[in-house]
Amino acid sequence: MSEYSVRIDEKWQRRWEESGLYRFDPESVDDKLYVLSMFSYPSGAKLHVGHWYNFGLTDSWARMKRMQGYEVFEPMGFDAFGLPAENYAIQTGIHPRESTWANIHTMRQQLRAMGAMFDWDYEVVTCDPDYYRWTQWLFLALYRAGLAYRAEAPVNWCPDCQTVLANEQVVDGICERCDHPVVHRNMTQWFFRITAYADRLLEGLDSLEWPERTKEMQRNWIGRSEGARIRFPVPERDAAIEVFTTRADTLFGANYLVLAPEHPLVDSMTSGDRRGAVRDYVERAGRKSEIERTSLDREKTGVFTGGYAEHPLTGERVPIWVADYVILSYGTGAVMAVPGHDERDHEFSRTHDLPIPRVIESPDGSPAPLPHTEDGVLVNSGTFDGMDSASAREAIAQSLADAGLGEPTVSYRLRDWLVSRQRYWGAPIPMIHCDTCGAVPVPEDDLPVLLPDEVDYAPRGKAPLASAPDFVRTVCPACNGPASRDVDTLDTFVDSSWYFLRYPDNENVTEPFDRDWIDRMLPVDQYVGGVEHAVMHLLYARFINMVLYDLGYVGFPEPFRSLTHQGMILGPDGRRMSKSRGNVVSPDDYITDHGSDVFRMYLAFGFNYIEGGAWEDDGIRATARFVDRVRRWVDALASGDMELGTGGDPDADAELAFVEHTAIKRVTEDAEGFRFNTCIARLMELTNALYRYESEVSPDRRNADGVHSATRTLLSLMAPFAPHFSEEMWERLGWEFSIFNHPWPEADEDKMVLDTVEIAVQVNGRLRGTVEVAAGASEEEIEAIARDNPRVATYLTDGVRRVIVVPGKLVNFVV
RNA sequence: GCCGAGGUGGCGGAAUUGGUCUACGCGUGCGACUCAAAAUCGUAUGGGGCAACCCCCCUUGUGGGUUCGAGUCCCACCCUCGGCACCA
Repeated sequence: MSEYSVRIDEKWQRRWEESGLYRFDPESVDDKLYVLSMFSYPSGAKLHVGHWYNFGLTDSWARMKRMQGYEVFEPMGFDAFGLPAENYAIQTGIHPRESTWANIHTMRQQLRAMGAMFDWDYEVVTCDPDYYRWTQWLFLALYRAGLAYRAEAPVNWCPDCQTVLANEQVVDGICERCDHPVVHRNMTQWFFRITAYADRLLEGLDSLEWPERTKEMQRNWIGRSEGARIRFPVPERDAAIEVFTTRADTLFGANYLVLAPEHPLVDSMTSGDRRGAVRDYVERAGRKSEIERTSLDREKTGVFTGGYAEHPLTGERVPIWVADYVILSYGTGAVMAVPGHDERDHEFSRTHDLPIPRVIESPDGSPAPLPHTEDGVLVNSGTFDGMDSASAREAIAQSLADAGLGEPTVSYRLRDWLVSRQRYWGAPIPMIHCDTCGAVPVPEDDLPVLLPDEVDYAPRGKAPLASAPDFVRTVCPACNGPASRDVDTLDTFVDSSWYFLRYPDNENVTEPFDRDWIDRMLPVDQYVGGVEHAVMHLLYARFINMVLYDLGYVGFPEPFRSLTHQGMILGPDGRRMSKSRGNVVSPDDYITDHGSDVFRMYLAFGFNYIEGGAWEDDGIRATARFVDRVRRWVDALASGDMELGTGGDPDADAELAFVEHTAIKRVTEDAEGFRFNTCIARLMELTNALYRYESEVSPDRRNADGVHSATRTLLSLMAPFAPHFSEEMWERLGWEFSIFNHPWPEADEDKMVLDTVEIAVQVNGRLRGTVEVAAGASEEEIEAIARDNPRVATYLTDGVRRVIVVPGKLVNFVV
């Protein structure tokens, strides 16, 4: 009979579609299992290996779950707004809407050819007005809750993309999208108040079944640190400079203050004679790019303002400096400099010849060299001398609080989420600007604010929508006066921060989703996607979900119960695949040659799923060989070429059953934990066992029931990884459609016990032989048999001091 | 610098709570089938020693330790990858 090929793929894809096999049944919602792969951007290129690795193997996981009786919900959609379509439009003149929908169309076809269980009835496309209407609704919900606000702030501007970026999209001062350096600009922009959720986003992590490293990344990103706010009065200006510190215990060593160049008090602290120098410095700092300002190895620059503050505890005069090693957006934008116990302040003081007092000694009383940044014992700190750092932090905070000059506080690295973008291909921000009423939300009934087609989307540093007068011109919903629409569009991460809520109720036209229904369908039971979204998408989505929870729209605070990251498949050269390197592996060629199941199965077999690795052509050939080996077996069985009797060779039968049931147990466990490579290894072992049985047992003694059972098990266990192939083999054996409607096999523990087991015999922990003993043998019996082993016996002539027996495993003689 | 993950054959990768290191596969050697090759099947395969073996020694990044027994636990160090980083 014919070999497995892409024609068989097509045959079964048709059957599945015609029979509606994978259609989600809402009636069975009580058994639902929501399995989600991160949806992708519809690029013009074909599906790449990464898509297959993510979607294909997540689908395999879901298929096993289906066979185990779950009503699997496995939707797919497209994160369709975004820059690539727009950049493509700028180059070619083809409208983003046109190219995007064309790409979606081809990508759907390719995803179908993958043979996954996606239920397209629940598809979601973020650039569809039926979807972004609710993205805009979400914006308004946050606005009403006081969680969306407009503010002027220094923001990250990418000169190449001609738009602002969220902090998360700037990596080491470089635009995450286009690799160009990012600069700072002062702009009025929309923000989501994610910082208000910092603590809850942190605490929520503990309850999640997520990879520890991902949780750790989010913790790092949120960057919580406990400390104190301390105010240094400036009597001459009738003001105070507030600093944030985690080291209140070093307060007596603070002998100057440093303001960030953009700090609002810089001007008023500056004395007349210093004005020119300060202004100069601030201006130069403002022109520096993000990378220049954050590079660690450059010399610490700064300038004295001429102003002085008062030390809150000693009353001493403390000079005020401006330096760009202090960042406006963290803490209070000002620090107390403690050159004796902080490396940065130390360096700054040395550069500018400032005194470096010691206020902390090592716990043993020895004066460790400065800067000494560890905790220790206080000295030169007035009444606090002799206290250890930890108690001093509390005591000093208390006396500051008594004086009204400070209080304990918590600072976060996390900043509010900047959501405006000066680009075209995104959801318009549903706000209207009125000269009399200010910023006014678009009434919900007027949603969606449609993205106009006729727009000059060439980037010119301002929002493309500003070039569409019919779009901009409108009336104020509050006063009916003339007004203009907000011309920015939303960060595409807003689109993807709630799509998983829309899937189960994607056709709802009256609300984004029905609360009761969504509470039954979510949280997502298993989410799978790349680790590159660890902060950004996964943090934003948690935030949005938590906000909706607080506002009563959903009944669960966390959207993704369990999360797995697939690794990355690298080119054959072990480097990241890229067109410029010419090391891109295109799935299509392999699928044409071998069929989609061989491709999927190689991805399962060749790598540790979590780690990924380099592509190897030999690996896919090996997988094709294995699949054909199974095919030959099935064909021999189906055609009657293989003679079978009614039994028995008890040993061979038991051995075959042993392999069969061990395979069931281990494939079930390993697939559950995304250890697909060992699953395939077990399938190969079972296949090897079948062939061995055939070659070792004479035809009249072969047990037909045992062979059929093992074959049936093999195909069932293989089905999640090779769905088309397994259906085909199942059919050839005359078994009922569909293999996926048959239950997942269950391991019989009784069959996983052999009559005899091999025991390792060690002498002083070194392996000196193995012996066969009956499975239930007692410790004494095992020891006796081990002693009888001639090779072992030669080591025992000097007498045995101790014997350790681990039943079923080993014997160790200590001599 | 801080935090996290990891270092196992020629290669991809396996190893329950400490219990026969290297499953499964690739590659390679030998053999079968064939006129021959491919495909397929069988068989061997961690490294070294020995004329040879059912023999001995060594081996999970390095060095110590705990234990009858360590890839696994402890200490110190080296290297790789990822995250954070002038964050006060």
